[in-house]
This record gives sequence, C-alpha cells and structure tokens, in this order.
Amino acid sequence: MSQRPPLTRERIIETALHLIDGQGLSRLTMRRLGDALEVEAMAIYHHLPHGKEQLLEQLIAYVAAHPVPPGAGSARDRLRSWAGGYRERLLDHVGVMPLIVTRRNPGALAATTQSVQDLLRTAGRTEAEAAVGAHTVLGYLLGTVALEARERAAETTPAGLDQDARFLAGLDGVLAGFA
Amino acid sequence: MSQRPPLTRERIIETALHLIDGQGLSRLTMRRLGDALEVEAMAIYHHLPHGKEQLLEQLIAYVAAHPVPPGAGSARDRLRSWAGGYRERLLDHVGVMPLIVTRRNPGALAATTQSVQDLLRTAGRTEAEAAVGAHTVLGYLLGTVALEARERAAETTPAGLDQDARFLAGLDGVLAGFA
DNA sequence: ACCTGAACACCGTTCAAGT
DNA sequence: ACCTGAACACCGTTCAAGT
Repeated sequence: MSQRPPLTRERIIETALHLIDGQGLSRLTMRRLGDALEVEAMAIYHHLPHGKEQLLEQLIAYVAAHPVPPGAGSARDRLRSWAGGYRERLLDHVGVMPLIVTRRNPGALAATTQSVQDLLRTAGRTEAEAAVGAHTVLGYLLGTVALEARERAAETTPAGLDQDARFLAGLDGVLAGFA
Repeated sequence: MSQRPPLTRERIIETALHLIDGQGLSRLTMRRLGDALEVEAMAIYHHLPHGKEQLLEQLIAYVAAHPVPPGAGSARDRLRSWAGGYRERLLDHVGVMPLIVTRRNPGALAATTQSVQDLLRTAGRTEAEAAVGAHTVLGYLLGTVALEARERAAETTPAGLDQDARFLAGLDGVLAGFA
C-alpha cells in the first residue's frame, strides 16, 4: 500500500525544483532528493545517468525555456506581456538563477532568445538589429531579476520602492530603443 | 627557507579568486585553497571565522565593487566607459557570476548602484528617474555578461558575431532611454 | 596569536547484488 | 528494467593541542 508514483525524469526534476524553491539550492542533494521521491538516492542515476550535473542542466532548461508565444498585437505589447510572465517565472524559482548564470547547458536559452529575435525580425527590424534587440531585452530581464532577488534578500528595500513599476519602466525604456 | 608570505584575508581572497579563474568555482574547496596558500585548510578559519560562506561573500564584494569613478564629461560618456570596464572585470572573473546572482551578501552592489544613481541625479534626472536608470543599466550589464559567458562556453557562437560591438550597441540603446 | 591533526557528519558516485 | 546496500574519495567544520 501507499504506492508511490513511478520514478520518471519529469518527476525527479519537478521534485528537485520544489526542493530548491522550499529550501534553497544549497540543500538540494542527491540523498535528500531521493528521500523526497521515497527512493534511495542511487535510483536517480538510473534515470539521469550523468548524475547531479545532468539534473542541474535539466533544471536550467525547465526554468529558462519560455519563448514568446504566438499572438497578435504590436511587437512591443507582445514583448511586454511575455517579459512580465518570464520575470514572474524566474522570481518564483530564484533558487535556480545561479544555475542559469553558470555556463552549464549553454543552449538552454537558445529557443527563448530566438523567439524574441524572430518577433523583432517580423516587426521589420534588420537581422542585426533584431540580434542586438533580443540580446538586450533578455540581458535586461535576467540581470534585473537577479538584482530584485538580491534586494528581497536584503530586507532593506527602501520603503515605497515598487519593484513591479520599476521593472516596467525600465523595460519600456529598453523596448523604446529596440522594438 | 622558502618563507611564505603571512596569511592575510586579502591574500586568501586573491588566491581564491585566482583558483576560481583557473579551475572554476566548483573546484574551490577549503582544502585546495589551503594547499594553494601553503597552509592547512583549517588555518583559513582563523582569518575568516565564518568559513566558506564568509569567503564567498568577500569574493562577491571584491568583484562586484566597481563604482563610477569621479571625472568630467557627459553622463553618457562616463557611463559608457565605466560599463566597459565593469564588463571586462566581470568577464575576467566569470566564475564568480553565479555567486553575484545568489542572494548572498546582498549589500555588495549597493555602492556601485548608488554611484550610477548619483551620476544620473547630477546630470539632471529626478530621483525616481535616476533610480530606474541605475537599475536598468546595472541589470543590462549583469544580464548581458551572463549571456555572453554562456555563449563563450557553448563554442557555437555564430560566426562573425562581435560580442563587443553588440554590447556597445545594446548599451547605447539603454543609455538613450535613461541618460 | 597563529597554525596543525584528528575526528565527525555529510556529500556525489561506483559497483555488485537483489528483484 | 529498476532499485538497493555497502563502500570510496572527498567535503566543510569543530575542537583540542601544539608553538
């Protein structure tokens, strides 16, 4: 009785993410992850033969993959709402931010970057402009989330500072230059 | 003979940084750091009583502290050359980028951010504009360096992509909105 | 004051063995 | 095929001891 669901890659990754969100990246260990999955740590290696390194790569892919969805509207409007959603996703999983900044799994952001670049291209920008624009928007997004996470950790956020408003104001400034 | 220089906090931190630059963050261990300092690992605790956590905090402070220097010229020119130098510094020590994105030592960027904000303020911006501008420029800088580091790790950088030129083009777009 | 040596709890991973 | 148990090398850290 108390059958546990079968061990799959997806369940491993989701459980690992849940563990990071709750206890922080430094407390994600193979042994603790095994406990959370109700399995011995060594069982994980059967599904992720390259061990923890592969697990971290999967986590990066899982969180970082967030391409611009198809849709109507101006490029600027679509980027604004896409960026807002991406930011929320990253803030929900701040614990994996240090992983994204690592050089592990360098292709994980490719699809996301490409989707922004394609959108700008469709909106009439040259290839070069679109490349610079996508890189700038994504750079702003990642960097700004990192800064916000630090502020929240500090608990010294100046009274009345509205992170949401500041993010949107900064984003509009960036988009004004590139979209 | 072969006297070794006295063990100091500064020497510990610089040696740790050298170790990260050469072998990567994951290979920075107290024992290896001790070896590099020609000392037992436990000796480090006499200078950094809070151990590795404190060491990492010091590394963040050491690399992230890069305020805009005093000088003449337009706000935009001063920010351009400051940002270029900061980017080089971060790329020279990419191994610590994941630490900066952690919520450790959240005050480490305060002086740097403040210096940008002051510069914008002096250049005639309102307090609110300066706050948004400083946050946006610093966010762009950190995020963009993280993306560049990932591209370099991938070795799949599209032929002919000039990271320097793209950085400057993106920076000019950002500065156009805020400085 | 400054450093060492031994010890402890914990980590990622290998490998043979179980079912 | 899927999971376990024991073992190995390594880690951060404590603490008593040396000088």
